[in-house]
Amino acid sequence: MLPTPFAEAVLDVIEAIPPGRVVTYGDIAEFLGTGGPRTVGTVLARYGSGVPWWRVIRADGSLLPGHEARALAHYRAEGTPMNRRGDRVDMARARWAGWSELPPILVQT
DNA sequence: GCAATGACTGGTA
DNA sequence: TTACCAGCCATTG
Repeated sequence: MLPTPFAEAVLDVIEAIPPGRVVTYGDIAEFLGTGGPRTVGTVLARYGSGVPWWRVIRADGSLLPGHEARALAHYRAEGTPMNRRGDRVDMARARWAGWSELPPILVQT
């Protein structure tokens, strides 16, 4: 089962995400210039097994439904910034947009 | 070719 | 803070 061109593009972007950083479904769709968040999510559901899927989360920082514990373990190992409760990613600091440019994300505690 | 589906998003209550 | 609603689009049946 070969991935569709769109799926292949999505997977390529995800594999480029550096450790300790995350992106949203919407960001990927915006970068590809086609499809939408729902479409990206569908691709991840079918082909995400081979990529760091835990670095792709929802716009509000929520972890993947049904895989929260597993994603949390990766975040802890990569040093991904989390909120105080530890159930969501700190989007203000962890969000990555390296494909466009590297915005000065000031890491302030 | 048409209709349904989904690891979403932003706005409103 | 959480809950619900309508729009979104490639993929699948």
